[in-house]
Amino acid sequence: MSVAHLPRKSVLSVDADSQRAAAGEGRISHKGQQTKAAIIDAALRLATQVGLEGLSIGALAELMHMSKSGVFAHFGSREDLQISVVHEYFHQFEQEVFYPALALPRGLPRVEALFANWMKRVAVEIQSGCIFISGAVEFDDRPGPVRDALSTSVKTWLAAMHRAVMQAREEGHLSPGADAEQMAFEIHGLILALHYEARFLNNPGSLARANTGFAHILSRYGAAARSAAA
Amino acid sequence: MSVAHLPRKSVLSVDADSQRAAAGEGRISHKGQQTKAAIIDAALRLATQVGLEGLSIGALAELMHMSKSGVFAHFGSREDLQISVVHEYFHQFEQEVFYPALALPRGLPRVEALFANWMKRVAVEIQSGCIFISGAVEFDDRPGPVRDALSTSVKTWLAAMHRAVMQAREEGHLSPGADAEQMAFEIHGLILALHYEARFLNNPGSLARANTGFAHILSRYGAAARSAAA
DNA sequence: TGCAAAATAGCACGACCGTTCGTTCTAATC
DNA sequence: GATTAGAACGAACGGTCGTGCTATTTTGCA
Repeated sequence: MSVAHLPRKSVLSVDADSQRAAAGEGRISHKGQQTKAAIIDAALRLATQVGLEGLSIGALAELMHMSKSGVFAHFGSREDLQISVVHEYFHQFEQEVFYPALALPRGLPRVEALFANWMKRVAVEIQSGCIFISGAVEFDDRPGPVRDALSTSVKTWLAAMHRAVMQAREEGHLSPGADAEQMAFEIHGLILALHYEARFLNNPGSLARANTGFAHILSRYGAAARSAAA
Repeated sequence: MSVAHLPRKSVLSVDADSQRAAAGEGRISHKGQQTKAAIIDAALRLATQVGLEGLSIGALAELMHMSKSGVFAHFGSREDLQISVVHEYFHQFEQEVFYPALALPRGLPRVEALFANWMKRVAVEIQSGCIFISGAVEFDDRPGPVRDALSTSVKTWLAAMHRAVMQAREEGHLSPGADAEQMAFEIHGLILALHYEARFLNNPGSLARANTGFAHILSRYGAAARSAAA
């Protein structure tokens, strides 16, 4: 189990605690933040397995060796807990997939790194599950703050991928006529197919197929390829 | 609401009623089969919206203007109800997507028809939902008969798609070196990306992108294309 | 038309859910 | 050492769920 992280700046939003701290409303307990972070940590692990909807406070309390009400007190509601889990997942996703790729030069190298990191993560999630995928199914026609948090997170990530592809085109690494949105869409499809066929159908070789698919996409949109329009 | 169909031969399995009928255990009521079929019909509509897990007997009873126990009596358990829904969904999928394409000649025409029919169905499911996708998420690490029914159905359909692609290669409509499994994988990815981006993210233009992606795949694997290996 | 069997209703049960409330314990501030 | 805020607990509530049991109604065949 990873050590619970202390409060940090979130790309998506400011959580209640840091808001209160900034407002200077009385002292804040260090221990409270520690256990809250530990709860979110455990909740994330649980949610990747059973989904955000399957995430129950009772099960979480048992996992934490705490009482239900003790866990509950750290969040105003179950919905708040779910949102915290989404934010935490997005944070980890950023750390593992997005930021490391920024070390590589703009253009094709960065796009390839983004895809490779994404694949690495999905390969793990074949066992554990992915809440961007399970959450999309659970909340696709259930409006509310949880859906909003999920959708914002996913859109942020997909936009980053899209931006990297556009940069690659600007650098001359891709055909000038390459449709960046289209390319991002096809890449997304490969990831989703990998997750589906490997995790649900237990199809061996799915990982290799996703990689091959990415190579196909690169060769289609590559600078040396024929016109991008079919 | 579509008229409830009468009992029929299932491609996947034989249901309890026909087993009992074959065994000659007393007379069977016509009305019972009618309402059972009607219940499954309503259950399928409900399950496409809320998923197989979200499918509750109480809500189903209300929809049918029946008591919970009245609905329940037609199935030995909730699990049996879920399995019936999966079978029914597979049956409708076959009718709408698979069989009509058999009218077209083997090879590329049939592959294109299969994809077009699939797209037509997914386009509707952007509003209603798809239990092959939601079910995969709900049951991906929950073994049991429901998961088995789901997985068998999906595998049957994907195998049919794969077979059609192989026939297209045999007919000389695709490059001799074309990897049929790889091609089916990439097509599956397009469908999944369409469902995800249109239904969850509300991204307009996803339908066109899936079609464009299919054109890209065809041009890659087409008989006139360069060697299939990147 | 009568009768057995099937279909359905009504009711209750036990389990689990999120949530609320009052209390106790701990630790920091004055 | 007294005060006070926060953390955690335990019990309980109202609700929903699947399921079993027992009447009652409806159906279909002789």
